[in-house]
Amino acid sequence: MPELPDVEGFRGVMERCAAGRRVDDVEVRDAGVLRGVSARRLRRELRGRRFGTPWRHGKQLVTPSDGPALVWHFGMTGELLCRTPDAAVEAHDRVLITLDDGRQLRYRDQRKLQGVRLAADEAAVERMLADLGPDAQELDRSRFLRLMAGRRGGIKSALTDQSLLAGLGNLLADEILWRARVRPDRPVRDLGDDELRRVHAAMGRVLRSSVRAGRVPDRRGWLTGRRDDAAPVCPRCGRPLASGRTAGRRTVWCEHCQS
DNA sequence: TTGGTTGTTATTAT
DNA sequence: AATAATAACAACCA
Repeated sequence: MPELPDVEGFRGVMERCAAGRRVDDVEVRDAGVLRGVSARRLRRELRGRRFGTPWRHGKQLVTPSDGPALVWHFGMTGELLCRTPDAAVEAHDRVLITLDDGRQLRYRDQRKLQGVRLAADEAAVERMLADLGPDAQELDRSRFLRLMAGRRGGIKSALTDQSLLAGLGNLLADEILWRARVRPDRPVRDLGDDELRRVHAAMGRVLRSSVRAGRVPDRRGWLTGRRDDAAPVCPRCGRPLASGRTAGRRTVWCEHCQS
């Protein structure tokens, strides 16, 4: 689930639920989601701390406090919820953070591919994010074009390379390229200025709509709404969609609309 | 049982 | 040095 728009939604959850609140308790129900920190230390370092304003970079969510910061990554199945403590705890609720107003932040994650890290200070946060490119939502056109200049390899792998630009995942990349009418396997160096501009414009529009929805919408007018159909067809031209594999990920595109 | 899944990372190959 | 391909991670579903 979590690409940039989903994480942006979790930032909103964090902001509404936890910003300005003090941590009363931390319960780790499955330490498999802790990265580089023990359950004991997480609890010890966090209790009594007050959360500040959360921010996001790419698919990473940073939750500062008046002590250490939490750095969340949601993998493919993570999510953040705000509940009252009497709400039933579900099987995949891995970490429960009880706040001083009685509400509870819950990190739920079926597959535990990523999780939460503890950063002692701002410098530690910066080190954790050091390998990421600029956030996709903040990229203006000229910077985007500069990033792509000289890039070898295909456009889809460029878009999903977090060290080049951060936040786009498999669904977003396919959606953006379908919208821009550019085939995912096109080498970046073969793309004309007009095509790169279309990709950038599509990225902006797709991100805006997706952030508003809190996810990549699976509306029928979107590629994402069709890709899991038994016999997927292009929402634009009605022809069957092509499907293949890029960088180990499933890739869906329209042979007719994308060139 | 097999294959597939919106995440990253390590390893090997090109 | 960059990129690409692959498996691994973990849990579940069809």
